Amino acid sequence: MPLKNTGTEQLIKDTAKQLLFAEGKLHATTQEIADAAGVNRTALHYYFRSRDQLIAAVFQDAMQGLSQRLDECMLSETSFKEKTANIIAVFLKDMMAFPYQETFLITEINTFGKKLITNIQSEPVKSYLKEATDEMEKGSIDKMDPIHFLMNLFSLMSYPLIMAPLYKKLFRVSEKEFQRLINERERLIMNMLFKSC
Amino acid sequence: MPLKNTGTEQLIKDTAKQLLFAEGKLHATTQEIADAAGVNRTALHYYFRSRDQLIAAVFQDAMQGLSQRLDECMLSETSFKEKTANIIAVFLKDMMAFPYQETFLITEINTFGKKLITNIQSEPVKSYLKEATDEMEKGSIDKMDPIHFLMNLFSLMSYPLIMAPLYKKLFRVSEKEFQRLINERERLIMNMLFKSC
DNA sequence: ATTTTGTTAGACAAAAATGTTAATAAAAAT
DNA sequence: ATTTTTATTAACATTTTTGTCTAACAAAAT
Repeated sequence: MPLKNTGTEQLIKDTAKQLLFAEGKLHATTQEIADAAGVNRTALHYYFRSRDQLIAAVFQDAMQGLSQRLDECMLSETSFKEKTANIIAVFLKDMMAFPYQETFLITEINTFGKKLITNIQSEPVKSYLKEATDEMEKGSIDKMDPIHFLMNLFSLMSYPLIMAPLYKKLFRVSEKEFQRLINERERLIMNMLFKSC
Repeated sequence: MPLKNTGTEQLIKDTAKQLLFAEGKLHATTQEIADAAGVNRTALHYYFRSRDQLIAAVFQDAMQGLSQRLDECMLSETSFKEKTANIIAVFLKDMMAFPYQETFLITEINTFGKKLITNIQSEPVKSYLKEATDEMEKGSIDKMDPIHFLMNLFSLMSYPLIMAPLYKKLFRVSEKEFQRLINERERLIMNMLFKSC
């Protein structure tokens, strides 16, 4: 079974990911993707048959990678607080590289998201939520529906990065300055979540 | 100055707003919008010339309405804490009706957003931020860059609603149950922001 | 060497979406 | 009342985007 593997398939996926999730060109046409990758548009059909299937492949890859890294955090043998800190670090890093990834998920949930719904209510998340509840009992974090805790965590992490393209222009802060603000958030979020009264 | 004003123009805008920002059909074609409004597709060109201009009009209307209501909150003669509570109430209500509005702003920032950037760094926001700084001096809220305070506020409000379409499916919560969670957040967010240690 | 398999490219076809023009109907103005 | 303006529609044209088909090419296998 020969496989020449010229790397074109992966190149196309990487380029699409860059265009869609990093640069936010969510309506990128097959032509634009092909051009950016420096390949003929037909190659794209050869490997993925259709635009939709290419996009689906790109998205699936991205999600799988991220959720795997997050699962690792959640299952690691550390304290709840450390786990949370790790989750924040992993997630922020990913979001900084691909700020439009989540936005894409939301806008395309009707087209692509449906298939992805199954594999997200996973064991690691459940176990992490369980631990959160335990911590609430112990009093190290405020008592609330653990779903709120998760929502708060993801809100504080995601939203500023989702809005990054906008905020940079809005607040007239430079790329560097914005970077500094985001870096501060890692500590700030921990403070907000674990601040006990 | 004649103006028959059959209400068609407004009908088209309202319908487009519903489709785009409430139902999340961000790629709605002119045909789909026309059908949903029950008018001929040409009417849409008659009133707005092009699809882009229709969308721009819809978006501008929506943003202007919301930012006006928020400005009122920020300039009202009440305590900082009350102001914040009002902002949350106004914003949550709007977001619940049109959860895809912000998502649209982000994805289309390159196409439409550029014009809107000017009028957002407004006086009311500056004055609100100033008050936040004062509160930090007084010690009623934690000390931080006031931009962080604003980011936290909007994160905790927006994100769960942006993600609502996804979360409902993800956590397998009913519409009603999700509604309850969101209603709880109004109080919860205030607690997080104004919790002093 | 030639057959086979995998890969790339060009030309063409089809579909989907937008935009234009001209004709018709309805209302307001004179 | 008839003329003019505004609103709406139907038919047509254009553009954009996707998808297919076939041929050319390269590398490995026989």
